[in-house]
Amino acid sequence: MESFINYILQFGNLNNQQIELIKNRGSALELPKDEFYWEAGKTVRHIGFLVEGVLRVYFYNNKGEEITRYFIEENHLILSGDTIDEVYIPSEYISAVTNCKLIVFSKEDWKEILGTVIGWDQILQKIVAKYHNEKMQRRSGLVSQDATQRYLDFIQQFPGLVNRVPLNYIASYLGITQSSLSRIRKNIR
Amino acid sequence: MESFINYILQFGNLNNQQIELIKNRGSALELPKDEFYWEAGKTVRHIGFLVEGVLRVYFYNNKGEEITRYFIEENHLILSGDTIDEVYIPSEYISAVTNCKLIVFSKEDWKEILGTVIGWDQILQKIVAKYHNEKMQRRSGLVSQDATQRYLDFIQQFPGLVNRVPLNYIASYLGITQSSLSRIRKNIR
DNA sequence: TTTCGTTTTTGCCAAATGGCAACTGTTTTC
DNA sequence: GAAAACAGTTGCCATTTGGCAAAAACGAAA
Repeated sequence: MESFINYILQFGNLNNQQIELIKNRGSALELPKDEFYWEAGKTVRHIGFLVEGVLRVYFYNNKGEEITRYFIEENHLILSGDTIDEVYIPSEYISAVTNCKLIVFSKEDWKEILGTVIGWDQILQKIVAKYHNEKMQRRSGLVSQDATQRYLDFIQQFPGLVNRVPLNYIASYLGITQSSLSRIRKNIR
Repeated sequence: MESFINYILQFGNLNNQQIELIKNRGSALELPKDEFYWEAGKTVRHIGFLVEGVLRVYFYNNKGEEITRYFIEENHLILSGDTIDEVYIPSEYISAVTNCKLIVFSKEDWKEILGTVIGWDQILQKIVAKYHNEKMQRRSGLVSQDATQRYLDFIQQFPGLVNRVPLNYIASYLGITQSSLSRIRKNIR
C-alpha cells in the first residue's frame, strides 16, 4: 500500500487524512500467473494498481492472432478507458504474465475518494496524460524502425521485462514473429 | 464556433450561459498550409480546436527521418500532453497539411472556463480518454498487420484524408517507404 | 535422474519491403 | 506556354521478415 501512496504523491500532494482515507479503501488482490485481470466484453468494477509482477494487455486481430498492446510493470496504475463511469467494458484482455500482487478499489470507493479528496481528479488527469503520452511515443517508435532496433529499444525501455516475459509476447508487442525475434537476438549476441 | 460547441455537447451538457462564456473566449486562427501549429521544444500557450483542414503530428527518429505520429481531422480538439498546466513543451511538431481554420483559447481563458463551467473538466477527461484510446487502437493495428492491410485500414478509418494528404506522409504514418506504398496502391487497383 | 511439457532456436525457402535512381505526370511560377 | 518544382510511379536488386516444421534447450514434476 505504501507503494501506491508514493506513486500518487509523485503527481500531487495529499495530507495525512486524505492518505488514510485512501488506504482504508484499497484492498489487496493476488492474481496468479496467466489469470485474467480483465476480459474483453466483461464489465470492469474496480480500479487497480500493480504492486508486483507484470501484466499484459492484448487483443485479437482479424486473423485471430493475439497481439500484445503493451505491458504493465510494477508500480503502475491500470488505467481503464474511462476512470469515472461506473460501467466500463473493455475491448481488450489483461492477464498476468507472472504472479501479481495488486491493490484494488471498487468503483464506489473510487468515486468516494474522487468526491472527498480535493485535487484527486487532477492527480488522475496528470497520470493519465503522462502514461498515454508514453505509450503513444513507444508505439510510434515501433512503427518507424526495423525489427532489430525495435527490440533494442524495448530492452532499453523495459530492462526489467526482457527476462520475465516469454518471447512470443515480446514478439507480438514488437509486431514480428517469434522466430524472427529469436534470430534477431542471435545476431545481437 | 458552432462546430466547437456541438463537439463539446457530445460529451456533456452545458446551459446557454456557459455556452456564451465559452464562445466569448475563443478566437479564430487561420493557419496556412505547411505552417507550424506547434514546434518541439517551444512553449505552447493555447488550446486549439480544428474547424477546417488537416493537421499532422510528427517527430524525428534517430535516423533523422520525419515520422508522422497521427493526423488530426476537422472537428477535433488538439490535445496537449497536459491540458491544465500553463507551460507545456511538446516533443513533437504539428503542422498544417492543408490550409486550416482553428478556434483557439489562451491558457488563461481556458483555465477560467475550467474554473467557471462546472463539469468542464469531466467533459475534457472524457474527450481525452476517448481519443487516446482511439489512437492507441489504431497504432496497435499498425504493428500487427502487413503493409497492405495497414493501408486498407487507413483508408477505412480516414476516408477523408486519403486524397488530401501527400503520399509520403501517409507512408510514414504507416511505417513504410513511399515507394512501397505506391506499389501497394498499384496492387489494390 | 528421467520424463514430460513448454519455450526457444534453427533451417529452408517464399514473400514482403527497402534503397536508389530514373521516369512520368501534375501543379506552380514566371 | 516553357521551365522549374513537386508528387507519384516503376525497375532492379539486396535485405528483411514470414511460414512451417524439426530440433534443441530449458524447467517443472515424478
